[in-house]
Amino acid sequence: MITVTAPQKREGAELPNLGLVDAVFDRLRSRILTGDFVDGVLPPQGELATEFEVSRSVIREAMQRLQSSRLIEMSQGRNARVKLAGSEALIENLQVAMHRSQATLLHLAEVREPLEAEIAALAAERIGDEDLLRLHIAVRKLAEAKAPQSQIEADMEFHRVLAESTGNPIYLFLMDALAELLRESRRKTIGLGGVQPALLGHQAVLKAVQRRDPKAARSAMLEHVQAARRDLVALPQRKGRK
Amino acid sequence: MITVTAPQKREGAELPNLGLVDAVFDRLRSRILTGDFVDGVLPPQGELATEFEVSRSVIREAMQRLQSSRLIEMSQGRNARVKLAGSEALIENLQVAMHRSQATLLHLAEVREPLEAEIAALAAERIGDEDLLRLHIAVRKLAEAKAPQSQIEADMEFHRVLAESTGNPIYLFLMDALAELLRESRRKTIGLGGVQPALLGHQAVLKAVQRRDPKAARSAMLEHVQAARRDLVALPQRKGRK
DNA sequence: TCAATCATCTTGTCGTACAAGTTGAGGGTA
DNA sequence: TACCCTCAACTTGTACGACAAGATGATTGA
Repeated sequence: MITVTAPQKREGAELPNLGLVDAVFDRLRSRILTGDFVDGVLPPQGELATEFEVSRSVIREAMQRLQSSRLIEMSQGRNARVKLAGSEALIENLQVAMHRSQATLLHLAEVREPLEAEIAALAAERIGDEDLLRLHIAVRKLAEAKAPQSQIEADMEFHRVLAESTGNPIYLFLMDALAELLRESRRKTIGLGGVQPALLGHQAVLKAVQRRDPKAARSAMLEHVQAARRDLVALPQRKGRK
Repeated sequence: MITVTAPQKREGAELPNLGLVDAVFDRLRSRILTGDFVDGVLPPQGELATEFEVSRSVIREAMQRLQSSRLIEMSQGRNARVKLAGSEALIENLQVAMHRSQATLLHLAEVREPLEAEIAALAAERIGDEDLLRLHIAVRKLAEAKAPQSQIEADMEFHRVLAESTGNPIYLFLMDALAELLRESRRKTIGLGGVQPALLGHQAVLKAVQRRDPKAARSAMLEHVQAARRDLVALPQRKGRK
């Protein structure tokens, strides 16, 4: 027997157009962000349904949205878990936005230039000893890497450490997102001219950062990323000529 | 009578750990992005359920994720519609990221500087007559606006037109996202020093852009946004002194 | 002690039922 | 005719119950 399906009335309901799913989504999200949920494990859907006095359907739909926002991870049989990763959602959004606005790798490379240049300058001012060491290691990795895959990884790590050492988390966040999209670009340019130009660029930047010389770091980095963009421009033509 | 709930087998299923929801989500998303769905109206959930041979629950959960990705809009009674807006999802992600990484408005203002400076320089090189006119109008709007709200709008519009006139959609996208988060910052700085400093800054940038002088545009803009950051830094102290 | 087995918990999907919002077609009135 | 009202049909929102499928820990057998 089904009762009356009635209990729709929310006591204070001044905004009746917000659905139950939205409400549950908000409450769960705030709990996640404030770090409730010991060990990052969410209660079973059934329990949450009881607690929030809604059906499991509503809980599930809210959780799908949380998963879509990359806040939790769901898989059959196990409880949902809080996910700590960061920039994947941004990457996806950037991809969608690029698709919609017909943006290209060239547009991306163009945006990258002022950001990387500023990051290099800030890093030269602010980098600590530990990050400086990591930067050295990243450069050596690039020098010693053989496989294109590991070359790309070393390349990305260099730029990531640099972004991190600005102390500004937003730079790190943005560059993480852009880096993922630029992976394809790196593949092409490294495939084109080999790893040598990139290595020289990194070494120049490293030297300037080590000297704590923001201006030199900025111009070295600018040169480096502009070279990458030039290679990207040159590429299609080579393809055309075969 | 309920049959056997059986029809679980997917013919080619080599990746059984991907749920039905994910599959439906992907298929719907690609249809949305390729611009199916005449007039941007999705078919009823029931139809989609029949077409994809899944239950309406699965369709609903996938649609919740699409909504969470800001690709569609759902409301009771009406069919779901494709949503064309862009950067809201990015804004939300940035907010979450800022929350998680303890980033502040100051970090945001810092990131803004190289971006706005480069945008101004690019705009000076590339802006067309129409956008130049819009830029003039935005400046006049700021001069004539009385209410803080409309001042903020005019301020934001100026920066937006500039980003648009670079011709690089990624700049526009990023600045849209940052602008929303900076709204709070603008409120504070305009409340502090009035609209006059911002107006002078905009006029200086406009003049340089009109002269097609990238270097001057860059430095005028840099000055402008650095001033905003300085005001932001000064603010908490004033509050303390009362 | 260790490994196989199994009871149990949890999520994934289904199907149905009904409430609540939307929309367009008639129908009544001026 | 023009306009507003009502209402039926459609669609989404929520609830509930059933069962399949994956995960996990306890029990059992060697």
